[in-house]
Amino acid sequence: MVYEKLRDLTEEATRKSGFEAVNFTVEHPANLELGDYASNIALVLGKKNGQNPMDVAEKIAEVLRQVEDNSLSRIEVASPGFINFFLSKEFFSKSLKNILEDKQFGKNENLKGKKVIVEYTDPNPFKEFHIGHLMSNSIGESISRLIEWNGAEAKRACYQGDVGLHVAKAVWGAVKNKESGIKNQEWGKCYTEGAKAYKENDTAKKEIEEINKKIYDRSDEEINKLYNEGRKESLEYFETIYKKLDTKFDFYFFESESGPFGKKIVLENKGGIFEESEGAIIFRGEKYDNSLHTRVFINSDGLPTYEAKELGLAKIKYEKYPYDMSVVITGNEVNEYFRVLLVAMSLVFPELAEKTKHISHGMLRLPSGKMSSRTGEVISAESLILELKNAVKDKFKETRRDSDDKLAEEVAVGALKYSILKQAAGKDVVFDIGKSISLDGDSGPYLQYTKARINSVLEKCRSLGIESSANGGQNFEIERVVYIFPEVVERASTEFSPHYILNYLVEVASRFNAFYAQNTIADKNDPESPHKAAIAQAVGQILESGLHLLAIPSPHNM
RNA sequence: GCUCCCGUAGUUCAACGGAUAGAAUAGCGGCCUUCUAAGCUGCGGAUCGAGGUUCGAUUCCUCGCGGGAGCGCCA
Repeated sequence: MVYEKLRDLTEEATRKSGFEAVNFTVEHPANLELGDYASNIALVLGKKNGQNPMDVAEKIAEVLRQVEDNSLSRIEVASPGFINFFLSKEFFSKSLKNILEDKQFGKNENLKGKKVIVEYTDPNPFKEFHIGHLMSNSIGESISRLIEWNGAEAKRACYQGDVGLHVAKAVWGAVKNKESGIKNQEWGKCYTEGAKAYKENDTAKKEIEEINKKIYDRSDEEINKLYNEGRKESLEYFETIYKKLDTKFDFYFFESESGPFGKKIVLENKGGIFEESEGAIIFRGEKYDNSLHTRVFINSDGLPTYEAKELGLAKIKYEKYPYDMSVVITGNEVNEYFRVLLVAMSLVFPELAEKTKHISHGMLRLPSGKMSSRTGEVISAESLILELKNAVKDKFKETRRDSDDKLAEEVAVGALKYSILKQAAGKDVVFDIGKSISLDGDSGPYLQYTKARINSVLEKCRSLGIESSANGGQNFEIERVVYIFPEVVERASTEFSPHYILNYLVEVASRFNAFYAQNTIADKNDPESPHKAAIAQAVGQILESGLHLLAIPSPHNM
């Protein structure tokens, strides 16, 4: 990439000017008027040697100006000591050509040969697939795709709690319903009833704990039957949502599997890493780090907790797929458990702990009042998507466009994912349906719309017989942004941050829309028309690739 | 009380120790006989407070204040 070349040139010029080697950066200035790239090397050197950075910059820039390279048009020095590089028309033409020739422009091979497993979504059978799972899914799917675009093989994994107290609560609710003659009760509702009873009623609490044990040892025929039905039903339902979200998992892991295995591992390490206390088996996090807590790994009933299961899971994953990196995406409410877990894991399976990367996300909140839906109950992913879809349909009617169900859903999913991915993961997302589909500004539909517009203009070019050509007589501002895409892909992947892609796409789209407003692209009498068509094509390609990396649908027209 | 995360325009978000802190929304204008006006374009408004490190701090450190999550048998 260009910036690598600029780094090398700067380094060499610095040496030739008689300065020592230091750490420095070559980055895009915040404002493109200042240059396409800027280096802070003179600031670093000036500080180190007590010299005026402007003088240092001038000296280095003087040497750089001697370099014959047709990528560069000019080099400037600016206060307080930046060296600014301006790229040439030749460079922009060449990169435009590159983009048109490479349908996967932006992809790199930094992680070539690496195996990465990404775990996300993790809904629990018997419980609702709620909007929190949407967050995990959107982020996880995008991170998986980013990793693939960095050359690695990414396997998607979904880990599901098919045993545990929450299941017992749901099964308890189902048993009660059956006893009172209610049929076909939804599992989500059974769970809600069970959870309520568990909190409020001591008898129910004991019954649920009893059921929990029975689920683990599968000792009760009646319970087994209910359990099997519920599990199957939930899992099939989840698949219908994955389809809408364009996710396909390679592996499914279950707590019924990681539980016993995790328990075994903990017991094997009892006495050393884990110790017995009050009938449970615990890990004393404080022993290793003051900010950690003691965590229970096996409870006093002999059942493995989240932590033990997770420990077992790391190993199970590795046996199934010997990974170089394991990315685990969860809500940030488990952050501290995960920290403790990683310390415990570093003692039991040091090589796995080292390969594990935990990414957490905040909650998806709805602005109060608007759609906070029946008193505090969780909102299901399905109902949110449906609501969005209806809002999109209304919007289509308003603007008198044709729409079908599929298109409305693509726009709805795009709006939703955009809202989730637009900010750095970790913080809560405030999701406003109206804003997300308003399209007055940055939104999923804005990107989709821009892409659809490009599709349309390119069709017009084709019908007029205008062929894209990267050779043009002039330069357009938009060209100073399109070549950057690979850098963004690289950064987003190494930092596990899809929002870099999203922010970049908005910038490209907005610049393109300005370009589109100022220029007629398809014009037989304009000698620049092929060049403009090439720009539209390149931007279209970047939007297409970028939307793919975000797993946002890209409708052909809208 | 302890631990972790967070505090940026009215609101929702950006800013990899650097240049004039960017967008979008919301408000008021302008632009469709011409490729999709769900677009473009013009005009205000912000770094929670106090110190410190640095040539340079929204960013790093300390202390306040405010918000969120968690604090031994749920996940």
